[in-house]
Amino acid sequence: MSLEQELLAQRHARIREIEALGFRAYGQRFDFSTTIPTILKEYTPKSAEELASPRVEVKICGRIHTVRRMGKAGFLHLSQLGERLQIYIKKDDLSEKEFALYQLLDIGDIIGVTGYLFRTRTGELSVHVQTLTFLSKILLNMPEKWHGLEDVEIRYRQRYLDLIANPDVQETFVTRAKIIASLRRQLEERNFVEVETPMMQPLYGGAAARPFVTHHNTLDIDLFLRIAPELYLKRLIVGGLDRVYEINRNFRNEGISTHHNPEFTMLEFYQAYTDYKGLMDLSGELLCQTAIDATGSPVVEYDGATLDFSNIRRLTIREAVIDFWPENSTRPTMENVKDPEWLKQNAHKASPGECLVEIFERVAESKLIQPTIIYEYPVETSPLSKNNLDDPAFVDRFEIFAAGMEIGNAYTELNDPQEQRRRFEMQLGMRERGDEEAHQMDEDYVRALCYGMPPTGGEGIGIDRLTMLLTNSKSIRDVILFPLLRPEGNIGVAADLRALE
RNA sequence: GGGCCGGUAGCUCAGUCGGUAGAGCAUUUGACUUUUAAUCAAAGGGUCGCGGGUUCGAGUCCCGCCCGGCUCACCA
Repeated sequence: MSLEQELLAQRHARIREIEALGFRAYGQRFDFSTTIPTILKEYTPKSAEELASPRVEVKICGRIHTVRRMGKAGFLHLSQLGERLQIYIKKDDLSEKEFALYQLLDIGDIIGVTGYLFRTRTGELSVHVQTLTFLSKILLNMPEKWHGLEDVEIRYRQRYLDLIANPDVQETFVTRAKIIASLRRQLEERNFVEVETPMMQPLYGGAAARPFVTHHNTLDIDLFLRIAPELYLKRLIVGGLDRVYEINRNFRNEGISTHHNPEFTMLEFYQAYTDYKGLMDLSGELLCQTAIDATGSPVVEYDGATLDFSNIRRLTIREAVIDFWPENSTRPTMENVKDPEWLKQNAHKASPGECLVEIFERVAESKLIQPTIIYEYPVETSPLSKNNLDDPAFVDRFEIFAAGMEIGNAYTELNDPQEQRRRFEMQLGMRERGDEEAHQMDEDYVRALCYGMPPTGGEGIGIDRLTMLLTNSKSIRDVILFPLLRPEGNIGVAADLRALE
């Protein structure tokens, strides 16, 4: 029998002992009077004397994190919502059954206590326990109390254990929730309507990516998990929902990295009667306020850099290429970066526009640490954006970068159905030449445009990446509760439990 | 997919030149009524990721595979 099985058997047997004392191993409702974080916040500043009179009575619950037993007394740390509070148990102050229960407690058990606040000789805020009850039994072993759980594979696979053992993790996901709530609130304040559009789509579009395929049995059709909600959201703009947004998952059948998870969360919003310049201003306001709501400040530390979301720089893609050109070679001029010949000499793509983007990604992207808006993209890589009035080879589009990552993408939406048809056909051509990520023709979308779409600005913001920036997380897996991993195979716990019955 | 790194007790980690598998925490037993990485005394606990190979002998060397991390490519 392995150690884990022995321990399981031992603790399973303890269930009977707990029940013999008149408690339930898997208890019922517990009406606590306050939470551990609230107590810590409210009473940490109070002195021992202030706590002594009048006494502060509390009824709390939580998971046992540490136990220090000293014969007829003991100290335990309970954890709740990522924070820890010490409780003090003394034989004289409990019933016989409660003290017997205390002696059976394992690290990881969930209990409820009543008692009063005091400070120990060493000054730690603690609860002097007067009654004790049992709420839930742990059967497996907790991770090490000092180092916590560090094995990243276990942290991602068993996120519940990560959340129990590493308090910072709870904080990260609470911040993620604040980010989403902040964006929702800000958009609502600006009269945007939240909508939900199909995730299972017969035609996929709105981005350059390979999709996941699934199948509907009754209709007997293949469907694609959406790579973007864009084309549906713009149909709604045609329909007169002038300001819409959606926060939900996109699915792209591509590689996994510290910046990519196959399913990821995007905010997309569309605003009629504005353009990409209007969205630049809006983006700045949204990001700045979100940083404040999530972290308390528009200025955040990320991986050794200081990012200031209250002051977003704006550069054209050409300016960025010139600006970030490597020090050790001849810096190009504006004439160079406009010259198709020069572009082809410095990249390997078919068209000058694609070359420019390739060069930009090579020389500038990873250096865009400060939040920066890059604008004026070539038409070839932007099949849904409106042409620039002065230069039809370019479109009115920008992307937002920070910490070397793209976190947003926006443009003035193409609303001319004739031009949209030509763009789709251009994409079909790329597709025939082997580009699996090129768009398909979406004729219903073209038909929608034929009814007239108002001039519109649209934008997507990657929520996972934004969360990385605002929680100082180096990997996207640290801001996704259950990132995609290969299945782990047989776990064996069911068999172990069966053996105990 | 390529390159590099890792997988040893439940957790965090050692393991020398190829020669009996180690520590701390956790667990069990005992002592201890303000401790705090509690302390003290004792005990139990291993599919060294999996499968081959070399060898008298493999955690250690070689080959293949599995899982993970970083990185490059691709992408947001």
